[in-house]
Amino acid sequence: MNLKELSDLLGLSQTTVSRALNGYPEVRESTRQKVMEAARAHNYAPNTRAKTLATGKAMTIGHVLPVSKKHEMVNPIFADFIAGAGEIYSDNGFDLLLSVVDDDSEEASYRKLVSRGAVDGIIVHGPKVNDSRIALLRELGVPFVVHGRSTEIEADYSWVDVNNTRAFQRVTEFLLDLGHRRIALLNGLADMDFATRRGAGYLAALEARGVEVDPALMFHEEMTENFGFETARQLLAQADAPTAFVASSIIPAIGVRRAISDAGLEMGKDVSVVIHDDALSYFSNDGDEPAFTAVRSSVRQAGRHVAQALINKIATPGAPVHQEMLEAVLAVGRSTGQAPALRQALEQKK
Amino acid sequence: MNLKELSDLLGLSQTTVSRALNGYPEVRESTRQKVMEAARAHNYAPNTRAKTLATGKAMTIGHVLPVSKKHEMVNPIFADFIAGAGEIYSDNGFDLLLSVVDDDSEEASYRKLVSRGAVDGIIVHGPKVNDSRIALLRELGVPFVVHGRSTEIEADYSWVDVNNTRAFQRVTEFLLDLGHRRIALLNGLADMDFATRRGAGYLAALEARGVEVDPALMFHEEMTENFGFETARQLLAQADAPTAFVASSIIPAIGVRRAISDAGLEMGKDVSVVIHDDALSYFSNDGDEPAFTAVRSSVRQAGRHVAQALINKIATPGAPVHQEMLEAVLAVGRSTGQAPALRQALEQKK
DNA sequence: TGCTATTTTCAAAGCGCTTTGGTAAATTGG
DNA sequence: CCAATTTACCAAAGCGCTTTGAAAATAGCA
Repeated sequence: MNLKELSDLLGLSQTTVSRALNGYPEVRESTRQKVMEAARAHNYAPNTRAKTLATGKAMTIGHVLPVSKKHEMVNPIFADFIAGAGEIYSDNGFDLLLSVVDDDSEEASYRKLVSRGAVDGIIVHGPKVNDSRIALLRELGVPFVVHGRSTEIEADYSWVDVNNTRAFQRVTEFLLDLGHRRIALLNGLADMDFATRRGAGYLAALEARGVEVDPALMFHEEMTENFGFETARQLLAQADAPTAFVASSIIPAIGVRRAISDAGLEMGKDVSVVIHDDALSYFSNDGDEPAFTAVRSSVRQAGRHVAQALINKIATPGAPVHQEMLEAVLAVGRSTGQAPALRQALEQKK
Repeated sequence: MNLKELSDLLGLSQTTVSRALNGYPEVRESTRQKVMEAARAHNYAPNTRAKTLATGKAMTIGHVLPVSKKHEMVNPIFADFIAGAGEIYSDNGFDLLLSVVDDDSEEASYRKLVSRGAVDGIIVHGPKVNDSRIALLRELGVPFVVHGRSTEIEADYSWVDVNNTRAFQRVTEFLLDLGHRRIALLNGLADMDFATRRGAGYLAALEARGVEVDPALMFHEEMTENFGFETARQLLAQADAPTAFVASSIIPAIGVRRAISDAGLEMGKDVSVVIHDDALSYFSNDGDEPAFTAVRSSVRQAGRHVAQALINKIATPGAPVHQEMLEAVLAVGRSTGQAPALRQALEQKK
């Protein structure tokens, strides 16, 4: 069923039917009713491609999911983020175009998305420290919002980010307060912007307390369970093993927990672990007593915010950039406790 | 830059330029070269919406991601599946339209996707035992492929599924061979088709060996880490605790592992665990000695197969249905061992 | 060279919608 | 009651592309 058929059926012109359906005022209320009813009865919905051609708006947001064919990693936070963003799109009549590209052709992919007129706006995932995509999208003149930031990029652009530096400074301070001095950091890949900021927060906390930084305790890797496991396993076997771990995601932390119990130790007593918790739905870490002490910031919520910001930007092109900082909440769970040395000292004192 | 501008620039008609770009034979090779070059130089790409309107093909595949606003669950296998499917789409010039919908308006969402002409085909995720979407899509006359099957649906339709029954029968037999008799099953939600089949495999193995089935050992839940943890924690505290667990995904199995070590037990010795491993990228469970004994079937690979099947279906509408069964590979890891009783008996004998 | 066959190019129609620039009918006001 | 508005509707153009049917240019052959 298309417009012509529907309007023939009603004995009206296409103009009138179109206006009735799109809520224009120059149509009698009684005819609008008739039109609406007929549309519903015949399951009519305007052809998206024709509509967007006519209006010049794609009503579509592009997401590019870079996937390396080599290590085949696809970030698990992506699904939750998309779920959040998708809610907003649905509410606003936007479609979500997902482009899965080999990670070395990502730039070409953005270019094509825009020149094809396939999208009205783009969301940038996982910005690097110095991310070339920002300049690219700016050059292409397409509205975009970054989930995260890119440290070395001076230009004003829209972003929604969590305060990674502050979050990691807080959890590190939390561990220091518990008497921990040797604290390992299991961070994301070194070129990722969020990882840099988290590393900076960690360092800031140590330096503020005058605790010596041991580069041998800082790791940058893809945040897999196995990374957490292997790293912790090796560290715990050393004579000067760390007494605490800071993990950039719950996934490596699960690996750390495995290494701890494999070593015959107890998490929260012998070894403490704090994490950044993206609140992934299948790994809920909340409630009265979360398994992990964490700075929590829902990635799904971030998805909602980013999507809304982009839609606003598309609606009012002249508006100033949207820059929004989300604060992570520190929630204490069962994975942390006093450093063994401190505990011993206190017990002796009794 | 659009077709008209490009052809004016070249002093050619739109027809010729269009044909040159689309590889039609009725254009001189030298002009084709010129056209191609100009297109590249000016970063021209045909407007998707205009092109698809003219051709009548959307060149887009629809995925519907149902997300309950209540429990906010978004299946982590989705990202890996999409990554696999997306590769195929990219290679074939298809776009991927992702529709995030509240789970009670899923049917309306499919309807609209089709009547809007937004997609050429649809992929069905997570089929239920008796899934109404199959009849719906059939009625709508849109090509579709199901990832999984729907037991109670008689009609012929295209699907790609893993042999869940066989996989779970095998792992259960594997545990039985090791002497386990009380084996807990941590399955997905009861209305999910895959969960039913896995349950059937588990039961078939027990019955074939004449082992009594204890309904108190069978669980149907959303497959979260916490489900695995809580269930195992409670079971292990009982007098007649199971000596082995079969988990429908690595995620609850991680919870089971946590409960085991919290109980002061050792996985692979005191308690055995086998899983269905979807080979999620951030939870690699392979190598010489995987953490978990598993029946493995890459969901990303499944995504590729489903996508390819759908594209073929779209290309040749008359073709017979595509029904493809993927076999899961049993790989023995460190999470399984002889049942304690059997081990004791053997040791005594020495 | 002249005529047909073939290759190469083009103008125009059409995909299904929105929107502009009307006109006829209904309503208002003096 | 008739001119001036306002209301309710419509025909046609246009969005950027593909594709049909025809024309122009070139090649082939006697």
